[in-house]
Amino acid sequence: MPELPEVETVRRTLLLKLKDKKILNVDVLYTNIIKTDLNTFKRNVVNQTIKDIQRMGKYLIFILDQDVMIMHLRMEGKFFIKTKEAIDKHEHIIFNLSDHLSLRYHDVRKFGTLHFLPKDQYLSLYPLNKLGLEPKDKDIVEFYKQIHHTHRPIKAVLLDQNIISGLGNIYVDETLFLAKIHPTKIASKVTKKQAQLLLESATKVLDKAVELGGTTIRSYTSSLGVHGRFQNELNVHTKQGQPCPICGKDIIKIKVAGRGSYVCPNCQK
DNA sequence: AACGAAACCTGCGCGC
DNA sequence: TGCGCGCAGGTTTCGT
Repeated sequence: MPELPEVETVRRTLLLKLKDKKILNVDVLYTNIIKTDLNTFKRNVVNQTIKDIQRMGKYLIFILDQDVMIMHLRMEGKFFIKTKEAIDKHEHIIFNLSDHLSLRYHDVRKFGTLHFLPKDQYLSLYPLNKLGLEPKDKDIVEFYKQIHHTHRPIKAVLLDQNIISGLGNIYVDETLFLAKIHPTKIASKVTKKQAQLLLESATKVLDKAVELGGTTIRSYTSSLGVHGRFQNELNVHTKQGQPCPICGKDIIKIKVAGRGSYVCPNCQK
């Protein structure tokens, strides 16, 4: 499901419904999602209140009284807020909250992660301590310095969350299309001017997607807060065989950095 | 040091 | 209908 715009949409929706709710108890039905000591987590999360929900890159950060709960949704993680409905087979963590609310973490592929860390230290601990800045905050001089000596394809670099955070497979393809750069272009060949254009394009794409509530493709189950409309704005992603909106030549699909990648071979060099 | 491939999981659509 | 394969909005770990 989630790249930055989808996670931001989830954050906003959850915050509206969960602010100041207290966690009365928690049931962990699939323990591998919890990356902190399980008993520590279960013992300490109870009786804390959700003060705020923040986001860094693709991470959701639940700010509690003493601790924070950092969640990554990976490919298919979703949240649902229910009351006392039966537990679905893909619901792995159940938070029973005040006001009879039941917050369900739902994840078909079980790739998601939860880190439970002290509030005064989490920024300097894994997994947030090495996270890159988002494109809108990234300094062009530092960005160029980081990429101009590397031999990886530019797409792999843009997907590297330690360099810049927030982009995933959809928005990288759209960013590269806007910047007219081919995903296989070796990062060291990207000029300083093109690097600047990449940051600007990424910012533009992400901002627009946040405004439209993210992108919904092949995700038919309505997940809380994610009924995005950015799929109507996609220029290349999922568009193989269709005409490029700029030049009219067919969009092709290739594999780059192990990911399905959509490109206009005429516009992107 | 720096890559790409495999691994982590499950479900879906496709071709036979 | 059933089976095997490839693919999926992500990241870490394992080889070379």
